[in-house]
Parts: sequence; C-alpha cells; structure tokens
Amino acid sequence: MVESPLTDTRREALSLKLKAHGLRTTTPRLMLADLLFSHGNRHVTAETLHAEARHIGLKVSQATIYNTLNQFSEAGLLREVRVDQARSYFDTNMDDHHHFYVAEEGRLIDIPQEAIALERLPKSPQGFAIAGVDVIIRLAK
Amino acid sequence: MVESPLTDTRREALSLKLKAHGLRTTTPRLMLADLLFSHGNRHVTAETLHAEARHIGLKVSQATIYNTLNQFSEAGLLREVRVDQARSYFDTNMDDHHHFYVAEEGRLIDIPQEAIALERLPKSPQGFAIAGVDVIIRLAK
DNA sequence: ATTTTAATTAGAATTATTCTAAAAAAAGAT
DNA sequence: ATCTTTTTTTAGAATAATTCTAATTAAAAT
Repeated sequence: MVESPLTDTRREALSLKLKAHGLRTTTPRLMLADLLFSHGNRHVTAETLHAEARHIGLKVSQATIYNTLNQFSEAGLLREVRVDQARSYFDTNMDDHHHFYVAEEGRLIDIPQEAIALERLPKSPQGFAIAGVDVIIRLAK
Repeated sequence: MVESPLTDTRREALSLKLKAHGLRTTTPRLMLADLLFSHGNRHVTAETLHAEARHIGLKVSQATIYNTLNQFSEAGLLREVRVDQARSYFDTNMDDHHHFYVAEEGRLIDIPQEAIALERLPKSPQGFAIAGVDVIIRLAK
C-alpha cells in the first residue's frame, strides 16, 4: 500500500479506464480506483478498502464502497472471490488464475493459471455450460 | 428427501456414528443426523435443514441447527462448502471431491475426485502445507 | 440418586451486505 | 455559463446469515 500522491497523469489514466468501462469519473470512484489499481495486484474486502480510504482522508460512506466494488466487478475491473466465512474478496488481477487461501490470516495469494494443469474436466450437466473454473488451495501451517 | 420412519436399527446405527465421532446422542442430533445421513448424499443449508426438521415435526431452534451443522463438520461428518453469496452449504459426502455450482439455482452438484485430473500443483509458500484443494466449476445456462 | 458435564434454547448481538429516499455532482442541452 | 436530466453518493434503516449469552434441560459418570 504505497501512498504516493495522485498525479494528473495517473488521474487521467484512471479516468480513461473508468470511461472505457462505462463508468463516470467521480471523485470517490477515482480515489478508490487509485487505491485499487495503482499499486500492483491486490485483494481487498469492503472493510479494508474503506479503512484505506479513510486513511488517505477520503470520506466515503460504506454504501459507496460496496457500490463501487460491485460496479467495478460488473464492469470487469475487479474479480470477486469468495472463500472466507461470508466475506467477499475483490481481486484486481483479472487474468484467469487461481488462489491459495490462508484461512488463519484471511489472506489470498494468486496462483497463475499455468501453475495448475486441469487435465480432465467432467461434462457439464445437460443444458449448462462452464462459466468458470476456480481452484482454491487451502493452506495451513 | 424420503420420509421413512426412524427405525430402532437406524437409530442405533446413527447413535454409534455419533459416538464414534465423539458426540453424545441426543434427540435433536439423532433426528438431524437421520435427515442428513439416511437418504444418500445431500447438500443442505442451515435454512433448508431447519425447514425439514419442522416438516417432520422436530422442534429445534435455529441455534441448534447451526450448532449441530458446525459440530458435525468439526467432527468430520459433514463438509462445509462455501460458494454462494454468504451462505454455507454442508455436504454429507465426505470423500475428497469437487463441485459444480449452479449459481442461478443455488445448487451444488458433486464431482467425483477422479473426474478432475489436477496434474501440476504449485509449491505452497514457505511454512505452509496444503490443507485441501477445492475445484468449483461454475455453471450457467 | 446425585453430581458433573454437555446440549439446547430463546432471544439478543454481531457482521456483512443491500436498500431507500434525499441531496449532490456530472453530463448533456440550450 | 445556465438549466435539465441522469447518475452518484450519502446516512441511516433494513435484511440476512450467523454467533453469542445466560439459563434450562438432558445425558453421562459417579
């Protein structure tokens, strides 16, 4: 979580990114996008992102955090990952990939798609197509 | 969900099963175990199991349903599967296996372990061991 | 039987998330 | 620039799943 100032260049780039995905550029969205997309790939929850927002002095409501995360997901800017007890993680890495999950720490670690070879997949039941394959490797000490 | 009466033989078998896993035999547990384990492999949620309990005239509190599902899971009688938005499924199939998940219907379908060949697995990070590998194949129409 | 230990309960509390309706901000039209 | 329309944002209430609490009840051990 680097805390570098939001330069005009970056602001411009993020604004374009939002626009490209059909989202208006607003201050909250721009600042949240900066937290999410300007520091390498990350996994956040609504709560952690809200804490970061407050930390940089951005006053956004909880509802906006949730709205934004959901909008970004729908727009294809984030990928929602559910592993933990009833808490959603949002992954900025949009490549097809898998996850390690460290339950004790509530931490996700990306696994590049090539690192796992799914040789055989079963036939889907009649009338259904495969929408995605998620591999979650649970880790323990 | 067959509704056959709980015979003495079955009662005895279930009681032994509970004992074998370090759980006392009590009426609620016995009846819930019967719902869970006497009708082939199943996937239930707290809510669906509670509904079934009421349906057979068993008056148990919501807390007992949750306690029982969690105890059974910890004891190795059930396996908890999380796929849905913030709702836990409990699977009576304790074999290592994977799942299809039909989001639209909130339905899980078991995939036998052999049906998926996980050829290469990545090395776990330092100090961690693999506790389990879950493959979830999301299905859509 | 009595005592000890564990299970069950109702209901409150907690947590994550969504909804609502109003206010504020952005985009589009003039 | 100003006005209008459309979207966002907001605070706070509402909902839903789950856990906790403290008291009661039932099972096991003595």
